Amino acid sequence: MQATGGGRRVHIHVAAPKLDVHRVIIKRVRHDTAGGMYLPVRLKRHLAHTLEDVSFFVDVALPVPLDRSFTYRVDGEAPAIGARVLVPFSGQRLMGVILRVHSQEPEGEFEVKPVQQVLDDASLLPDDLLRLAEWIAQYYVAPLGEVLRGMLPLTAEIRRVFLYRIAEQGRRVLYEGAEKGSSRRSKLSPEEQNREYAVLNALESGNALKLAQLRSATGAGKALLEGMVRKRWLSREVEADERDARRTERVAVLVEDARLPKLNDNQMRILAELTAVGGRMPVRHLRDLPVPDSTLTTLVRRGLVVIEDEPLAFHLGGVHAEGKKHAHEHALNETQMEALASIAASLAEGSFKPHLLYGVTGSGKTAVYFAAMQRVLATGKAALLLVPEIGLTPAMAGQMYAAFGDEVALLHSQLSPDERAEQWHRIRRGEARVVVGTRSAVFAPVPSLGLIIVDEEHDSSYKQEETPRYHGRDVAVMRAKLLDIPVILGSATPSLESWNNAQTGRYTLLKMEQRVANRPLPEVELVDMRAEFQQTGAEHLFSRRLIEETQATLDRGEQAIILLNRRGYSYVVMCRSCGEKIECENCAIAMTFHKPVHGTDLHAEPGERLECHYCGFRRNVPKACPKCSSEHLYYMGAGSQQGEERLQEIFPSARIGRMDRDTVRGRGDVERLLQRLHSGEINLLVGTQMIAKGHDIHGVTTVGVVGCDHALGMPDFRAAERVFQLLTQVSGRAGRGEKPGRVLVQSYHVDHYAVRCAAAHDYEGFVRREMQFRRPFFYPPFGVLTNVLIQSQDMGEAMRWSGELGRWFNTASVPGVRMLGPAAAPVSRLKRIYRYHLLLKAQRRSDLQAGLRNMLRHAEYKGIPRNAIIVDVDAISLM
DNA sequence: AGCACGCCGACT
DNA sequence: GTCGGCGTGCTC
Repeated sequence: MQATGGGRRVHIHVAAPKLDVHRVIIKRVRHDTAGGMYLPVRLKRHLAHTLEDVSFFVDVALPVPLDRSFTYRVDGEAPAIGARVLVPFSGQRLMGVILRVHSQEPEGEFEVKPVQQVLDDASLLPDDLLRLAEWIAQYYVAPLGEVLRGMLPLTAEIRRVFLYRIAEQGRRVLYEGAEKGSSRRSKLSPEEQNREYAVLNALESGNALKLAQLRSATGAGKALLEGMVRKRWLSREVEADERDARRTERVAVLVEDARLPKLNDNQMRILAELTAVGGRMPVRHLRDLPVPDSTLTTLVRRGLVVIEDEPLAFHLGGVHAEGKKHAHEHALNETQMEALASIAASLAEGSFKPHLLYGVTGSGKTAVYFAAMQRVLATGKAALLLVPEIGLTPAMAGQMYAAFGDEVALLHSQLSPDERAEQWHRIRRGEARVVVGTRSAVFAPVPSLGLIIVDEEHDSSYKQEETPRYHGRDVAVMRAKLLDIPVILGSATPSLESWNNAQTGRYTLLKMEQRVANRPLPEVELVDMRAEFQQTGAEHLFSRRLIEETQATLDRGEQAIILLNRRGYSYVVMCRSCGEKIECENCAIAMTFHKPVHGTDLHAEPGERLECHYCGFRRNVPKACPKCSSEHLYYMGAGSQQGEERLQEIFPSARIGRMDRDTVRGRGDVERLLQRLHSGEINLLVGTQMIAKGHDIHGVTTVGVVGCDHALGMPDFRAAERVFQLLTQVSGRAGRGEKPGRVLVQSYHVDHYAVRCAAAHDYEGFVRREMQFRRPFFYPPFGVLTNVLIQSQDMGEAMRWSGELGRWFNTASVPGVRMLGPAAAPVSRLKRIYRYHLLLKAQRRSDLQAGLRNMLRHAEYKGIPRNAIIVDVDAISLM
């Protein structure tokens, strides 16, 4: 031990943190030997280390739901804060991010484990993103490690390998079993038992084998091997390793001066193909030739062709550079120019300044974004554009690509892990100065970011519904603040929160109240369905007015869109005898009836079924009521599928398309459907709210809205706002071309202000009314709100825990916080879990945060498990 | 979250 | 004596 201190000069290459090398080494060695459980070999290795190298401690944030970091040791050079590491953790290997490098021996009796691998030489995260992560963790009460995991979409770069080794028990079984010569009693099939023996045999030498090796050698799957681990026949280790996520492609290359032997037709064809394209071609393309795969192998064997691995060229998955060319600045109208001028002024200032761009549908917000982004690029900086869902608005991505070409990087949920990693690195290297993406793209590591734009800022898809439950728009504003750059929030129906910020002067309000080219906003006609029922004496899905207008539209050769904001055929199946609604087995949710599909669908679907839209559970359609066995089941409430069927009956010659989650699933489905509408192949489109997204189809002159006001009855203070937004957005699809548009809204609540104001295109009128409703209850924007969900598989437990927390709020002093509840959540059971909730409101965010943290402390004291409590700060969905 | 560990009832 | 199902408590 003396030797460890011994007179060696150690060079330290880091300025900070200051460290006492001597102390670190001595302490560590003492610590190790005192434990007495280390093999001499290990101790020797330690001592060798200490003579050679310096050690550091690093505090690492790990993707586990624990509100703390863990300390590891790094031998050798000091790693950078913000670098990723691979570390052992509770029998696993995890990727974490270094938060702190220091020399301070951690307190407490535990072994400080060494970092397995430092993955990055320097911080992978720019400073602003590290600070942003800390802000999110604090603001949304989420563990920092989980926030960071969401920021670094680089799972593709880590490969986890499972290694299995034979254990003593396994040996015993192997030898005894061999003596007995037959299988032991077991629930496993004889075949599986044989596999188990094959695995034991394969591992007999004592070497560890990988899962993949065992699988190919014995046919054993992971479940079987895990079962053997349980029985202690095997032991398992997990290894994690860096993996190169750069995708490569096999390319066939013609060998230049190869002498040509006799060749058959197939071989000639391949060589001809290769010659024609200059001697190189991806193997995948050669596969398209009508030639057996083996021909290529033969050519390779005969030395005429070689196969090389080539990095795959960057490509934008499923998005084409089509779409109209972006508007140039000089094509902007006066209002657009005014908005741009205001943005440009703050760009020139180069400081944090949020703008709320309130522009009615069709006012040309996108053109303003483009112009602003061009200005930013011209100054050498980069721009980030957030959109709700790229898949639903393919035109936006296409236009971006057309305008900015290779400078664009797209980030969205449909990228594969490899593609995601590829885009991420491109952005970080500064190769893509225009980043377009959905929610999590707010974390794109863009160097010298100069502007952030949040399109459709009111859209609820910006809110992440799992930990960390951040709001992309609010994070964008915070990031802009940390970077001291301008941010634009754009919408035709701004959220009340953003509107309020504009009214109080925190945001600069930019208004665009005219459509481009002075096109009028569509005229909206309300159809009172109560009167319709009285006059016709029956309940019809489509009113006479809507049928009449749609017919006229189709007759004129124009197009119509009909919103029916529920998917499936009928959304309730009810028993006439006992009144029972058929619920999902796992959720307190009525199941939706889906019919088998014909005709226009892009995807084939299975036959008739009931489906739960919350957990995806499916079942056959029962013949009789599961409760009372009555056969009088009836189907209520029409969804988009039924809408399509009815419309086809009413307009037999119409070319109908349907857009909902059943017809658009994969990449490019929306684009194909919209293309058919563009080309006129479809002249009547029915669908759920995804048809209301910013599509720009010039032939659409009529929009019908069917049954979207049932949402007004939802137990949610934002119900009116949602209905207003949806009505306004879908109305905005009408009359975007030369011809004016009209909208028919069928409603049972024609007097409701959300419906009336939407019909009158009166956003500000709606806001005034809605504010009046929210102010006395301290709902946002007059207060801040957090939803606390308490859940358990056991209903009594969920009730008790929520009651306990509710009581605590009532008795403890929680200054400035009001509580509603506890009560069963609107969806009281989801995926077999019972859910209760408390709604917390406060006028000051600091009060709410303090209250929440105290509540969590109390919960811990009362033994309520942390994972039973979901804290949803600024909750959007209260379901 | 995931994993180890330990207790217990079932099964041969 | 296994086997395997589940509750508990910990993870540097």
